[in-house]
Amino acid sequence: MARRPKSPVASGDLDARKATILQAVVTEHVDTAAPVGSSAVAAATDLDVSPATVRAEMVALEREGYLAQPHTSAGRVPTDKGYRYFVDHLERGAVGAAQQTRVRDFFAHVRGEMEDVLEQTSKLLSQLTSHTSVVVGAGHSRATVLSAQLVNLDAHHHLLVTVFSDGTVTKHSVADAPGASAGEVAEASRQLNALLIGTTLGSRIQVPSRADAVARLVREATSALHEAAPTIEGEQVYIGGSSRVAESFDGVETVRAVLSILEQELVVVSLIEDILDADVSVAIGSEHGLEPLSACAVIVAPVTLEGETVGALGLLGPTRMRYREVMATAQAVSDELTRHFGGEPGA
Amino acid sequence: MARRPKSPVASGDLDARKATILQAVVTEHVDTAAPVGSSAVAAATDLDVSPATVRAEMVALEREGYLAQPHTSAGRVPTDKGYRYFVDHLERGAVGAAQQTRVRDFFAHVRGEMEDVLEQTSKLLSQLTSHTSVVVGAGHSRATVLSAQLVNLDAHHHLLVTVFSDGTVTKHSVADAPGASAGEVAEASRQLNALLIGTTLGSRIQVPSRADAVARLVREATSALHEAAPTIEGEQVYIGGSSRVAESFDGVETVRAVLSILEQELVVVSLIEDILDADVSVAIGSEHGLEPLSACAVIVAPVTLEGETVGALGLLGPTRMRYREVMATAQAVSDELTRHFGGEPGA
DNA sequence: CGTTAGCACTCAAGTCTAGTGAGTGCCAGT
DNA sequence: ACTGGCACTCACTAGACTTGAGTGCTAACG
Repeated sequence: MARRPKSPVASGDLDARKATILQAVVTEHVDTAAPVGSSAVAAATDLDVSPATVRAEMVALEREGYLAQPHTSAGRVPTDKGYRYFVDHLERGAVGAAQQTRVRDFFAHVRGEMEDVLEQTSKLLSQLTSHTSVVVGAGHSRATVLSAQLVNLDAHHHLLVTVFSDGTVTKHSVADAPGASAGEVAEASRQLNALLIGTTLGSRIQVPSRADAVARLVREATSALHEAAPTIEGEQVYIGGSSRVAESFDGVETVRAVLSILEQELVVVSLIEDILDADVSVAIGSEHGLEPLSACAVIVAPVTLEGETVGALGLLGPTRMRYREVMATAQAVSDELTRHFGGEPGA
Repeated sequence: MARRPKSPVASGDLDARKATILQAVVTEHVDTAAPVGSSAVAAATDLDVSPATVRAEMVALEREGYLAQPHTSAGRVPTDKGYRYFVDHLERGAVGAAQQTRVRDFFAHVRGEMEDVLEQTSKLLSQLTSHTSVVVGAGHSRATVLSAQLVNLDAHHHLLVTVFSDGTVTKHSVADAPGASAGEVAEASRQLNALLIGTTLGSRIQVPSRADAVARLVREATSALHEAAPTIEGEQVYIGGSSRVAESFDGVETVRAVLSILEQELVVVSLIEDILDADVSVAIGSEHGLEPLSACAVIVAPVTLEGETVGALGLLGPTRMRYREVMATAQAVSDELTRHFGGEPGA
């Protein structure tokens, strides 16, 4: 369960009635997108109190920062803090039966490599929730080389194909101006394989310093591999349903800003990881430091493989979001994804 | 140069004055985003005629379908047909010096595999033009296998790594429940390599029907490869600057529709290819059949390698677009990209 | 004492009314 | 063929007014 990262004022719990009222405001506002007034709250709850009483409570809730008023004569709207309280005191609901079967179906039929599965999953998530989804696959910084092979493309070009222990495969072009013979390429391939097996991208390799064609190829290939290391080590990101952003926010400028953030993979990855690190499953409004996303809430869930976090999935929508449903969906997909990889890793 | 695909009414050329006026309307409207009136046109051109005369001509242009009036007492706006005429009679301008050096700089410094280059290029394009860009890399249906290798991941999982003549590399998981010995895997790898080299994804392979572990692995691996063939053969798509969509259109619904199209890679690919096939470099409004994109113009340019089209780049913006500049940029990048791959293929 | 009914107050949003001005179409005169 | 003149159209804006949802306050009530 998510923890709230410190709260300046009267952090503790609200009394039961205030809590009920806050909850009603959130629920109602999520439904209607409009400020909600005291009488609506009175009608929606089973408190059996008059709007006037509700009003008094709402004044208190506003004073404490859970609610805000767009203008004097309007109803009230939850603040980020209000949503935070709502989310923290949300009893985890189960996902609907229809969704449940849809998720199971998906994972029963999905085929292909992990990359494909993650991409498909991000599409599934955005379809299920009507929000933009982000799926992050972990980086391979700790993966070791299982196999390295130099393949001849044409007279002057070769390809170093490297397979890592986590199932990733990379390729790197190696240009070879003088042009080595087929035998020399084969020999270089053998040496590379011997040299690289068991190493990680970070480790420094002792390359031959001889001047012959084979040694030259080996040097070229290893340097190509290590030059590209930062890129390879990085996480993969799959974003699904970016068009949902346009539905979620009315201001064109907000839409642009959010889309612009989504284009920056590095930012997205660190956003998701920050939230994950904080052991929080939801970041609301300005809780994550990204100013352009201050109108957004991000829900994350980890994907684990053999107890280790190998990725994460995230859902990005407006703060005015159906937290219960979306969190349940995120949880369900995360569970199934974990099971999917745990049950038949690499398949 | 682009050809106009049939035009119902008086297709031929407009007389010089009408053409000048149409051009002025387009230019002005692209600048101001507002309907342009007769006096603005009179001022903008060097025709030295009164607004009244311009008005008469504009009535004619409207009758012939080149201009439209949002409402009676407003100026005029170009129709798709108007833009089409404008584009068809545009003398190809050169790209500005600043852009030119920026493009050259980019290609001088860009590193990595073709996939990376294409992705970077799509970002470059969207930065240069402030529009959304699409870069399509050709499929590999005709590529032949250069090398196939079975790598052991763990006791029950192997990876078939295949290198194709066009430099693509694919991987496919092979599950192996009984678990073959290291020697058997190595033997299967040898057989696969012999079996697959020189074949294309389409070709049918004669697989061994024996029941031993090696034959079983070979069968599993080849079927995994061929099962995934349709996906592999497909084109890669790289989209850059999708946030620009939010700037280009004011209607939220339009933005959503366009983004939604961009999410469907297959649709995007066939859109670009249709335009390319028609030997047209620009599709305006409803010229391409995609209804949700009727407010868009798409500019395409081919990327060739040794005389063969290996990809394409596209720019997507509102019909109210700076055609001259954007087309010049597309041309420049296309040229440089072609040169880049031609000069040092695969690098 | 908490709760409530009553009431005056506020203010966004909708409706109506001109008034303004950019732009048009037409026509008669050059 | 062009142009100046002119009546006309109509989106847009501003101001005045109304409406109504919702408030905060207070006095009365159980």
